Amino acid sequence: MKPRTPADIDFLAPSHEVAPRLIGLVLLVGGVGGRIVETEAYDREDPASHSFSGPTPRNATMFGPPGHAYVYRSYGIHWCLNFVCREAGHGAGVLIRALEPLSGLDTMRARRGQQDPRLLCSGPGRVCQALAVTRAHDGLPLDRPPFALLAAEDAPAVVTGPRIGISKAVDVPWRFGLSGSRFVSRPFR
DNA sequence: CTTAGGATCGCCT
DNA sequence: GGCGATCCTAAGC
Repeated sequence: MKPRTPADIDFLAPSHEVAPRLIGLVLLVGGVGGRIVETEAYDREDPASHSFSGPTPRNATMFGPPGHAYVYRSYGIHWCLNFVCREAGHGAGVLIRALEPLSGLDTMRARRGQQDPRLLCSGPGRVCQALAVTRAHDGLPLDRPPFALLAAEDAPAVVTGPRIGISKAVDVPWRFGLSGSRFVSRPFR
């Protein structure tokens, strides 16, 4: 049972290696957040990735330095949070899809207008609403406030499956989850 | 439990 | 002009 710490996360690694390593870590934004229980990897050579067709104004942060937040607007309504991976210029990232709420429950309930803890952070749009992540966080480093990554207590069991909500590369198994967690956005098969 | 539709923004073809 | 790395609500089985 070796503790997993933020220092164990090498953001220069490929996103499909970083994504499972993030499972179990605690993510806080302004002191509000919880345990990461679901992630998805996206990479430059990946038709489902925003970076597939090269840099644009929207995805510029994805081509910036690793270990920073890439935040984009989804469907004109929601915000989605990614961690940038690989070397600057590569264009890879990990989407944070769900948390197990641990800190700032009342704040998250108020922001979400939702009491059920299982519906506070179970989905990328919900995570950003509960943690108040917006375009203002795009490009910020993850090792300084308002962001914080805390160590996991043990080595979590990670399950994998196909990614959600995409129309290309639908069979690539780059979705990762904490085994048995009730806080994932959708069950793993 | 499954499906369908609407909301609404920024970028791309 | 089209289309999402989504979410919520409502209706149908």
